[in-house]
Amino acid sequence: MANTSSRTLRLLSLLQTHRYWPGAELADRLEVSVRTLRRDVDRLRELGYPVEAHRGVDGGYQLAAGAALPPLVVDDEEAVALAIGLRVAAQGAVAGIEEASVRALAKVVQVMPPRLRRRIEALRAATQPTVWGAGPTVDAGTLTTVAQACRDEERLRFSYTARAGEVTERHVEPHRLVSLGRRWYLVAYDLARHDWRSFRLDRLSEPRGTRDRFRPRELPAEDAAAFVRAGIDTIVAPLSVEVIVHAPAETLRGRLGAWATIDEIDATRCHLRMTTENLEWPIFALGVAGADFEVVHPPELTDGLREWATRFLRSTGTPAPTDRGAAARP
Amino acid sequence: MANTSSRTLRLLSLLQTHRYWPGAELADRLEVSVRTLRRDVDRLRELGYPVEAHRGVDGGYQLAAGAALPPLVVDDEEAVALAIGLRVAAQGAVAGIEEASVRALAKVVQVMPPRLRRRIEALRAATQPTVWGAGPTVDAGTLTTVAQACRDEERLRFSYTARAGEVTERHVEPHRLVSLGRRWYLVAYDLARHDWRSFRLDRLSEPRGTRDRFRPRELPAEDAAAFVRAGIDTIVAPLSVEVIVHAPAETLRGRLGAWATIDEIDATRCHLRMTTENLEWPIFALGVAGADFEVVHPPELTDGLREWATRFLRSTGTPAPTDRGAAARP
DNA sequence: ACATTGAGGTCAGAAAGTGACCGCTAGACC
DNA sequence: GGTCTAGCGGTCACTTTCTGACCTCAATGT
Repeated sequence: MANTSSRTLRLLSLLQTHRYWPGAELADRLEVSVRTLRRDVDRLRELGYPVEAHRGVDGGYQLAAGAALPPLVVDDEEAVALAIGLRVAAQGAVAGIEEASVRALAKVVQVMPPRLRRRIEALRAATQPTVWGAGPTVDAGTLTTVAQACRDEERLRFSYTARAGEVTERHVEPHRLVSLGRRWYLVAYDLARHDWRSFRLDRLSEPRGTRDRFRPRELPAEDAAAFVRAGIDTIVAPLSVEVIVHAPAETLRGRLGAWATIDEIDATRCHLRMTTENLEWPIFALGVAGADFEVVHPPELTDGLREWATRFLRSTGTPAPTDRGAAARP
Repeated sequence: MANTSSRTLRLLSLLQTHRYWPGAELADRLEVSVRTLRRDVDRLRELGYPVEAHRGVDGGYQLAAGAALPPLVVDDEEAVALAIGLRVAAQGAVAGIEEASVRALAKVVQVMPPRLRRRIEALRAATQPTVWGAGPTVDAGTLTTVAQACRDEERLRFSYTARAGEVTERHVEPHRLVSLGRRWYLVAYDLARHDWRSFRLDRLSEPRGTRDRFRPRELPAEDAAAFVRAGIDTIVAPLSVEVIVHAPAETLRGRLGAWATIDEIDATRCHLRMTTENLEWPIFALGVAGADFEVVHPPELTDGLREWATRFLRSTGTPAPTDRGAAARP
């Protein structure tokens, strides 16, 4: 443990956990002379990780932002936080970074000690609140297993529930994971059917990596996303919602945050605009808004609101009004 | 760039990005002989990062899960995903890991090249959907700045809006960040007032780290969390909600996921239980549930439901029923 | 002006790292 | 069972780097 590379790593980790370090203390911790420490610092700088130094009384070293990201040295808790955060991101909480999230997640999970995996598993119950309306969520374990198989060029077995409902056992050469509109797809070469297929990850269960590697084939399509897009019949059309809310824009922003686009009309009214794939979120937003409003668009939203309202009133014991009033609506 | 430690790091990064590597290819990439590669692998193993090897045809090396987490080598996109995931986690998406998330976030952000920070900033708009009902969210930038100042023992200036509304300028020695019930607090020694204070992070703006370090003082409390708890007058009492839903448990689970506790009563009814801090989430859940239900507990939920329902109906043009029906409720 | 702390040169001895060679062993495939 | 492949690990000689000690210089803050 006394060799140079390990010490360099340790130095990197020390610099990451605590910004300022007096040279003497670092030298002490690494059990080398100050001269050697300076040389170690130089080495890090040569590797592209800029270490800033301050001279004079209370001087010291600190790791600065550089051109490249240094290897991150994280402790157990941070690793768990990392994995959970990535998992949320991969579930589609933020558009556009799903693929990178899964890659990073696979990377972290692969090298993570079992005890940490157990901790993550224990926290799974809490992490579930990814209420994407009625959208089926993909199990994070499935996601990482499949992602690893793709990356490692390792054949994969799983059972797949087709749209019609029949369950089949598959053996494939995984090619790429694609995230399209809140859904994950696996593009893979099906070894039994001798052809390329795309699989919806929420219909896929018990993926098992066979320890069996393969040479990647060439996909007969521009890229994996294009292949998936070509195979999908129903694309979830995003709904655009527009409502006039009878509340000051400022109040509404305070309640909803940056969750919807809010434009002022006058001192007491504003426009609320959202784009989603289901109606539950806009309804929720209008509930949270806590003010009266008029739906501009789309009519389905009105229907949804009426449906919720009647059910809610039924539960309170208030008799729901007849539908005649609604029919009178222009 | 030809020295040993840099090569060891590169080897680690190669092993992290791609699970199986034939020894010859690794040796080739690192521009050393196979013998030296073996020695490098040995070195990694000595450092506690277990590298598994497979012999025979198609053999190779792979990084396995060990006792300690190796330094993570991530690329740009993964770093962005990481930061965004951590940011979501820090905002309180998952209970119990907020502090670790912030620590990790501070760590990543500190060494992150500016171009990546800009990319994260660009994605900020998308990451906002942290709809914590009416709970004010903390700006992630504020969070990391303050976290760094705590970690680095660096004095901090910021402006603070007190409960009453007046804005004051503060100069403090930050001690610790505490996350309590969806809120972030900074425990710090106020240099102007010569005493310890706790600050709500959502009331704090424009934090600026002075490049001015200090020796940490001792906090006159058991720990920072206890100090904050002692200073809070209103603790948000968690509400426990119980509803009987007229739908099979299985159906409900499919719609709500693991978001609430669902226990079967009989084939057509089930118990739905949730614990939250505000009523908006249970109402939303009941809306998404899409079935009739009866509120068991608490009465406020019924009030909330009636309030939403009447507003919703008003918007559809359906006249809201009078409140007499509700008064007839037992 | 002075103490403090980092920067960096030089030197000599110690400690590694390196490639070339060797025979060995565990799998995979015929 | 034989054979091929690819990792394992020992030894040796040579080279390179590393290290601590010593030195002077350069910022920085009091």
